[in-house]
Order: sequence, then C-alpha cells, then structure tokens
Amino acid sequence: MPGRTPDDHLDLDPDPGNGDSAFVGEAGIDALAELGRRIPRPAIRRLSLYLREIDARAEEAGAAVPRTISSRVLAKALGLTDAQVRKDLALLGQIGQSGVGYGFEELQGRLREVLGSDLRWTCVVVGAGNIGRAVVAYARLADRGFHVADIFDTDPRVVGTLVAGRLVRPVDELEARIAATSAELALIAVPADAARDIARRAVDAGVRGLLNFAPVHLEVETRVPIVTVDLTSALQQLAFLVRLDATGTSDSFE
Amino acid sequence: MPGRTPDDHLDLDPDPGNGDSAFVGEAGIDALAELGRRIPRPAIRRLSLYLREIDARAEEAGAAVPRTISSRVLAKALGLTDAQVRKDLALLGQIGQSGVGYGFEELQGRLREVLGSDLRWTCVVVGAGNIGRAVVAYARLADRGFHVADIFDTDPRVVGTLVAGRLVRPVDELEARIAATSAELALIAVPADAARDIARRAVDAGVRGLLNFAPVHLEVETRVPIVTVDLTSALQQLAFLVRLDATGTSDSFE
DNA sequence: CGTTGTGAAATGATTCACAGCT
DNA sequence: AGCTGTGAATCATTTCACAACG
Repeated sequence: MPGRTPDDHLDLDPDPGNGDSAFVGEAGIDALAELGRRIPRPAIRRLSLYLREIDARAEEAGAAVPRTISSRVLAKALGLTDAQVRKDLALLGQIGQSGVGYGFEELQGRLREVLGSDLRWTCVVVGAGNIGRAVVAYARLADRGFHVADIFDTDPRVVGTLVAGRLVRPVDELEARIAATSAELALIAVPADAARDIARRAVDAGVRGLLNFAPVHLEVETRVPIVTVDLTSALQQLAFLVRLDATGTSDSFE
Repeated sequence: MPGRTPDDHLDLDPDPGNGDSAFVGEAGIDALAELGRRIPRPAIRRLSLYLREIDARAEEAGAAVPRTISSRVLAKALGLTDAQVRKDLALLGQIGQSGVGYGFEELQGRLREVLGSDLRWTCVVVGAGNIGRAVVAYARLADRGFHVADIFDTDPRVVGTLVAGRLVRPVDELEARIAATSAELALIAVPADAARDIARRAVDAGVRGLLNFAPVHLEVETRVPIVTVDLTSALQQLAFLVRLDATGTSDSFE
C-alpha cells in the first residue's frame, strides 16, 4: 500500500487529497519535488550509484537482463549494507516486492526518472584547458543525457580551434550562447581566480546549476545548486587516509 | 556483512586513553601520533579546504600575510559556520588563541603537516586518456607535494608518446615502475571495465592508496584507502538538485 | 527459505551557548 | 570588545531487528 507515514520517511503524497500517484512508479515531477525534500543528501549520491550499477549490469547482460535484483546484491556490489539500500530505494516509493526483490527494469526506470537521466540536459563548458577538454571529450556524458552545447575560453590561441569536434568560442559570448541554447548547467573549468566571475555570469545568464572544478568555494547571489569537484582536495584526503593507515573506500566530492 | 564495516569513518584509535590533549605539538613533531583521535570523515574534507583557503590568502597577500585568522573569517570564505571551523581545528590540538584567533602561519603549517602536504607523494597515473592527461598536466599538484612519476597506457598508439613532457609507458611495466619509484599512490584513469584489475595490480605492487576516476566501486583484497571521483555521478547529483530547485552548495566525490 | 519495508535504537555530525582568555 | 574550545543539545543518518510477504 502506498502508505503515508506519520513521521518522516517515505514517499509522495504530503497532503490528503490528490492521489496522482495511482499509477505504479510513474510519479510526476511535482511528486519528485516533494519527495526530494525528504531525501537525505547522502542518499542522493547513492541513488546515482545504484543506477550506475544497474546500467552496467544491463549492458553486460545484453538481452538477458535479470528479472529482479535484490538489495543484498546491490549492496555487495557497491560496498554498502543491504539495509542501507532498502532504505534508499524505499524513498522512491513502494517499488520492491517482499521475498522477490526489485523489478530490474522497473527500478532502472524509476532511478532514471528520479535522477533526471531521461531528460536532456544542456551544458556549457567554460575553460578549454585540460579539464575542460577532458569533460567535452567524455562520451559517456551524452549517454546519461548531458549534452555539451558550447565550450568557451579566453585564450585567443585556443579560441577558434576545435576540441572534440567543437568550436571553442570566446568567453564574451557566454551569455548570448547560454540564452540561445537554453543551457541549464555550466561546467566551470577555469582557473580559481576566474571561477567566481564566470559563475556569476553563467547564473545571471540563466543557468540553473554549476559543476565547479576550480579549487574555490563558489557563491552566487541568485542561489543555484553548486557541486564542486576538487582534484587536489581529493588527493589530500587520500593522502591523509594513507598516513592514518585507514582502510576503506570513500566517495569524494570537493 | 560479517567482519567488515562498509566503512565511512576512520576509527583508528591507537591510544584509548586520551587525557585532554595536554600535549601540543607546536613543533614539527609527529603530527598524527598526537592526533590519535577519531576524526569525522567530513572533517577531513574540510581540513583540506582550510588549507586551500589559507594558501590562497597567503599567495594573494604576498609578504604581508596577516598575523592571525579567525574561525569566523574562514567560515565565511568557505560557506561554513564558525563553530564548525573551531570544532575541526580543535582536532589538530590546542592551536588557537582565545580572543585572538589562529596564528596564520602556524595554522598553515599545522594543516600542511596533518594533510601531508609537506611530504613528497609519488604517484603513478594509469590511463593516458583525457582524464589521465589532464591530471598529469595539472601543475598545481606538484605544488601540493603530489609528484607524478609515471604514466601508463595500453594503447600502442599512445605508448611511447609524450604527455606533458612525460613518456607514456606500457601498462605491463606498472609493477616494475611502482617498485622502482616507490610510488605510494595510483591514480586510476582507465575505463570502468579495466579499473578493478589495475587497482588490484597497483596495490599488489605496493601502492598504498588509490584515486579512482572510473565509474565503478573498487575493492581490493589488501585494503587501502580509495577515493573515487566520478564525473557522471557528480553531474547526476547536480541535475537532481536542480530539479528540486534546491539551493545550496555541495561538495562531491564519487 | 529469501526478501522488502520500517519502526526503533544506535551512531554520527553539527549547532548552540557560554566559560574563560586576550 | 572579539575570540577559542567544548560540553550539551539538536539534528541527521545508519544500523538493527523483525513482521509480513512470496
């Protein structure tokens, strides 16, 4: 039953009334918005790992995808506990079946839905240095719905050249291109001292989220989600763990 | 899941009896010995941010570095609370001064000590694709003590070429070169299906920590710290947050 | 059997609030 | 005044344990 829980946890349907979730697993976006408010941050990261694992298994299995997959199997593959997996997946609504597991393709579909992998995200990449080029050339992204519309740089020696088949544009055109392409995400791969300015400009031009590779804390007046990936910080954390002789896996951002 | 925890926290706790850190290693004594306490995982990440911020300020200030810096100032720069900063820095021992703040250079030195930035870390990079090349070319790493000794690839068209002035070696030489250079860290930038094998080989050859860019969960028999940076996962998390209209900053790994 | 979903307990992390120092 | 360090309180997340189900 699509039980509403008195306390916290679990799924759609905050208020009495609208039972728009009568259909299995095909919850709408508004339901997602409500749902999201109750999803712990760490769980968001893991949801993306579940989808990654399931997609990998689907690809490997070819036509012979399993009918179901259990929390135990997912947990072992990702180094988590089965209880953790169940708690996370329960956030998506009643989707598993007692004694059986989770319907493989149903779970895959639901995760895609929730994570927005079934949508097309238009991105701009700012900075055509090593990181920017690596991102643009990363084919995997397009498979996941992330589409690079444009790449920008300031260096006149780089502007006008091709990177992964794409013309590098001068960064002056940033605002105009964001508007023209309706880009939702900006991937910032410029040096630290330029990142804040680019972030502000991108957000002012209408971008709704930032992925930041520069080693600075970004803050913009019109607040949008910002995820930072800092290579140096990741290495320092690793080095720290090595010195402590800690064993274990860590997933790291910034 | 008998025996092993899906570890998220370090609880290396060599010295059970901690009688109020009376000992303050202000000199360059063994930093971590005194630090025999449980450090929250999130705090490790933040410590590296503190050092990043302080280094940035030192560089900007040139010769005129401030004498002290307060938790409030650090907090505001990094989007944290001052209490959080104090709690974190208190982990390093009695290092601040009531009513004054933290000695700027003392804090800088202590953070470097604790994070191992004053050490020389020898790394190998496996995979000379876009990400591998970006890592090798990232000059900033050497400043932080991370030195790339070798870079490897399997592709015969890439082996023998130069990447950022370094000769790309065949991956068959991995073990021999790790031994020869005493490399402590391996940065894995190969496709997902090759990553597990490389991880195992690197660890067997003596590496003590892994930085993983491949979108897989790595596990090796001889357990060593592993930090994963997954670009796709980062983007998916960002996309999820955008759809929720969540505002806020997140630091992300894997 | 094996499996999910989930309250309840346990653990972990952050924030509060303030004593005490400069 | 401004500041740190820290116990206590709050908040968040994970793990436990088990009823219900196939």
